Amino acid sequence: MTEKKTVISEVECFSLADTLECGQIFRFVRVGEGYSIFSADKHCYARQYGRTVEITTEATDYFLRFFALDKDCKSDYEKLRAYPELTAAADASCGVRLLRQNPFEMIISFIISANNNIPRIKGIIERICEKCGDKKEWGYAFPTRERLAALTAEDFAALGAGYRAPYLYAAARTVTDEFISDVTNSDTVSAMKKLLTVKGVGPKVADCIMLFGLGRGDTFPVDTWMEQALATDELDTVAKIRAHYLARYGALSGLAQQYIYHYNRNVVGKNRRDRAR
DNA sequence: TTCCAGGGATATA
DNA sequence: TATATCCATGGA
Repeated sequence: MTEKKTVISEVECFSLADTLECGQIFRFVRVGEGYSIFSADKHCYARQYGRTVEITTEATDYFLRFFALDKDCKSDYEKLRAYPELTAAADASCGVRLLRQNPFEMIISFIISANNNIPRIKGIIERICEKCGDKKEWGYAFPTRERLAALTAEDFAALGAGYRAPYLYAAARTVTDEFISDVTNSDTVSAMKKLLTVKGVGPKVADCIMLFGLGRGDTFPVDTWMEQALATDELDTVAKIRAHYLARYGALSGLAQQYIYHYNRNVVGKNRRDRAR
């Protein structure tokens, strides 16, 4: 296999930077004018100049699907933009796309993400890859389930996982290919129930896994940022917020969530922080 | 019901 | 600059 550079021009509704900086992926680093991106046992280098995207990889088809560059996202954006409360967020976030990531990697990564911050999550995942992922020319692959199952709970703790170590140990045993295909083939409500049987997976983590790993648009992860942005007198719990917006945005809930998250964290939040300086 | 468990980032004093 | 709080989950 050799690397190949693919150039996509006149791309609409795609911002590489915004898509990567939305909390849906942990394994990417800024390199030069672009990003080095890792997914499962694959890697690409991607750059964007205006509406032109360059992807250099041995796995072109994988990454076109990964970035959802194999489909037109404009109509989803336009549908969400039509909600008055989403117009500003959608216009600030139309380049954000839902990534199609590897389900096993998402389950492990989002167990680590629980009650954690992004820099630390990245560090733990990186150390796990170095510990038992395949060594490649470009770095380390995400470990297979079998490789992860060779680690002890103490190993995970030594890699910085903290109290999530026993959950990772258990997940490496319970999240088999069969489990994943069962979840993949279930409707969203049953998939959620099945994911919640994995130790360390609660409602928020399950939503993230389904949205970023299983392509389920009919999910609406509510973390503390979302709660702060959306809580009202009526919507005063995470569960109420989630139910309300799922009912409102339906199959586009997940994309709406990404728009709101991006807008509040990277646009509104940034302005607020800048003003405080 | 409430508290605690890594530890890095962020907010506050 | 020092200190407190946050984070999402499961178990005591």
